[in-house]
Amino acid sequence: MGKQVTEMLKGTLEGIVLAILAGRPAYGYEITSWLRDQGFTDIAEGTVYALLVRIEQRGLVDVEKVPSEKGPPRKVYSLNAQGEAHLAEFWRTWSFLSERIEQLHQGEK
Amino acid sequence: MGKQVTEMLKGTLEGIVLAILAGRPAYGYEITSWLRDQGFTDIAEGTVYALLVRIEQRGLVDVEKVPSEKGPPRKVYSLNAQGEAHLAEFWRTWSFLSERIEQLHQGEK
DNA sequence: TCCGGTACTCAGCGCTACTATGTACCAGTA
DNA sequence: TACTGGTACATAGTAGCGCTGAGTACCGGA
Repeated sequence: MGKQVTEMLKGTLEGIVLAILAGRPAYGYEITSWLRDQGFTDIAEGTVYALLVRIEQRGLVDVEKVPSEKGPPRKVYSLNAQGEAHLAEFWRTWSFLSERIEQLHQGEK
Repeated sequence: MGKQVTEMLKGTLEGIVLAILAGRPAYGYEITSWLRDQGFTDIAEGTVYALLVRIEQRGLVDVEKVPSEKGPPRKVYSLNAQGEAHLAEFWRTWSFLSERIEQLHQGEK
């Protein structure tokens, strides 16, 4: 895709990842692959890892190292209580924004 | 609101402003006021003006100076053909992103 | 005269995603 | 053995965008 998505992902990618982790624990490589399957073809690997480091430092997730059969050990992230609160806040913000944008979209027709 | 909105506006604010201009020509101060009425209470004035300069330099809008009874002359922006194309692209990007996020939101319940 | 509303501008900062590169482990294969 | 490719993580540097804070300027009313 293009630069437009890149800018739009700022602020939303974190929410997306938290939402994924709300469903089940996951590790970086897995998340990146999943995102690419979903159509986010040009999400950079580094972006996801950097984001995971960030949310870990903010205490939104718990981390566990799990050995892999196919490579280096995985860092499996799971959402904790603080992360869930942050995610809830994300959904409020998202709803606020998307409602207004959707209104503009409708208004044009 | 908070920092979350700030980050989320990156990439979307431009589309929002283009969508406003698609409805009717407008000037910076007017756009800022309108956004604040809509609940974007902490949109900085400087942000809107900077954005307008940017989209003008990219040739997405036409500009006309119109005298005001109440202060300095207004710079009235109107969307041109290139701007409309860009806005259409914005809506495609937005739909892509919001569909995926909405799916995540549903999946959680 | 001073205040407040209107209207625009700009330098500097912080945050987030991308680029590019590197490390490391393992399986299959030539 | 050497090489390739998939798995898995990390990080220094860059760019873009919104915010902060400050400034300029015009006007009407108290």
